[in-house]
Amino acid sequence: METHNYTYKYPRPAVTTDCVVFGFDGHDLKILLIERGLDPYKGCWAFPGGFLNMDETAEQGAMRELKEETGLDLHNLQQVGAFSEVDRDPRDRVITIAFYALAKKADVQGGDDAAKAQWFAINEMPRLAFDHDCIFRKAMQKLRIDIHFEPIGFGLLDEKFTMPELQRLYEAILGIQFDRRNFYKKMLQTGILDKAEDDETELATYYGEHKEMKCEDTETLFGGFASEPCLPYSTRPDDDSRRRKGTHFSFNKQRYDKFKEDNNFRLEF
Amino acid sequence: METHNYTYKYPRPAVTTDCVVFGFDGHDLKILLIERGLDPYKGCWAFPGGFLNMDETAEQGAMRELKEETGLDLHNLQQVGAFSEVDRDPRDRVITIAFYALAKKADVQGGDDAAKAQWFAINEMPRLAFDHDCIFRKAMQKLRIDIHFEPIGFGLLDEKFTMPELQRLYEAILGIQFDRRNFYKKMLQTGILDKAEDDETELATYYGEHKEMKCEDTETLFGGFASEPCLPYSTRPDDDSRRRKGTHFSFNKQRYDKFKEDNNFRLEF
DNA sequence: GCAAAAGTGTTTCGTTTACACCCATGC
DNA sequence: GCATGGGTGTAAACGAAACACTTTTGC
Repeated sequence: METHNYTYKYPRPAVTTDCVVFGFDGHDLKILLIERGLDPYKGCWAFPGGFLNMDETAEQGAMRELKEETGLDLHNLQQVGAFSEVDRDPRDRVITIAFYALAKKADVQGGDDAAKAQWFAINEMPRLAFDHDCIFRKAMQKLRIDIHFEPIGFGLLDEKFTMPELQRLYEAILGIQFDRRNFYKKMLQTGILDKAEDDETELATYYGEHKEMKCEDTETLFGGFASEPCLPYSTRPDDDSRRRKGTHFSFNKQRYDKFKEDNNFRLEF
Repeated sequence: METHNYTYKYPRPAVTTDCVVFGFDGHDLKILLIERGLDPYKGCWAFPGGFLNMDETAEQGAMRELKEETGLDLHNLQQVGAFSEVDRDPRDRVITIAFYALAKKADVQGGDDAAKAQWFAINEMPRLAFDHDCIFRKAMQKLRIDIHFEPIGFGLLDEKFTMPELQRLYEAILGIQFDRRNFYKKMLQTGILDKAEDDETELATYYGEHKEMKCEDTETLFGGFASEPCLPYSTRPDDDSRRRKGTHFSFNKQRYDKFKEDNNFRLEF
């Protein structure tokens, strides 16, 4: 490693990025944390992140660090904000720019350092390093606001999902309960969801041209997802990543954009 | 000036702050800009801001620079976000953390450098330096979202204001028109506004115990505000900073907090 | 077969929207 | 006195909330 020194007329803070990765296991909203092997805060958990390079934007830096530390290749990071408390890092003056990202279940793959990365339900979080609890609260807050304006829910689900899954996700994010029937109506009447007919999924070809088999084979069908990895979600080992009954839907980006335009970019779920 | 050098093992970006100050003259939403005297972007206009000191948070830095450059002593800055495009400053790698602030009319005072500061209506803005147009758009966007959740309108008005004033402000910020009667109802039924009865204002004492003089002397009454400075707002010289007829209201923070709590921190105007 | 969850439609209620009149002010 | 703008009430329309029943799934 080079040992060049860089000299400036005035002191400069170090600049890092951090990334709050949200995931959803069908029941709880989760975040991805990395256990710190070194002091300070050794043994505490922290968001993936690191120092910003001079040739990348903060967003690019956050993406790079995320990839390096967890193997996740996520785009569409949303900026949470800059955190600049003078003593937030005991070693040095460090300013961090935090983002959040949405991981689909299928996106989770073991990266090089992934052994140290682990998902935690947001109400079962361990002690966090630095001011990461503060970053988390801000990220959560922003997620809750953004979900009213952006199709965030769909970023956290697989390509095809059921309405109850979507509802549970909204409830987990917003911390409130919806009436099942009203939620259906509201979602469907936006027109941004496509009913996943058999003929639409390439998976259906595994099973030929069955009509009216809607719910009978969903379990098998979903089990057929070759791309679905074994998730390192900590709790609830295996029960509901398999059990997925009911009608499947998918998110229609085109219709969504139109809907958004019609509503003056205000999506209020 | 010191010529000490500061040396680091890895290169570090410079970190600045910028502050988008919003103001309202009764008709238009305005922002405060400073003309750049030096290259780059000499002659362009920019938001007040500057380099961050090592012993201050970004918010403190933005407040300090704002005070230094415009004389404005504003608190409650809201972070807009960090801007980190690699080439946003042609001289050096500079990351800026942007905020917005709300100036009451009465807050505007000529500071040392204030001669160079000028208010512009947001649809009559000059060419901006750096990526400040980008910062402006983000700030505007955030203001539009925040006004649904925070009592922003009242931060931009004087202590006492009329309903039409408040409505014009909301319309200027959101860029839409409201029905006057519906706006009244909606605002009043939140309960966060106090009707400014004569006996509530110390100014009323100037006029003794007149009852039922509601609208007759408001002009004089308002003219009696010793603290109202001569505003450097560029357009519309003098007509409506004086003409303020109609019932006056004031913002009741206590009731607002209660209202907010009752509505789960969701204010939807 | 039975319990639990998924899927659908209707009624009620409250909020938002649209709209009309009177009063006060200022020329 | 006439034009402009401020202050209030009411009816229609829309969207949200409450709610019950049937079907499907999994043991």
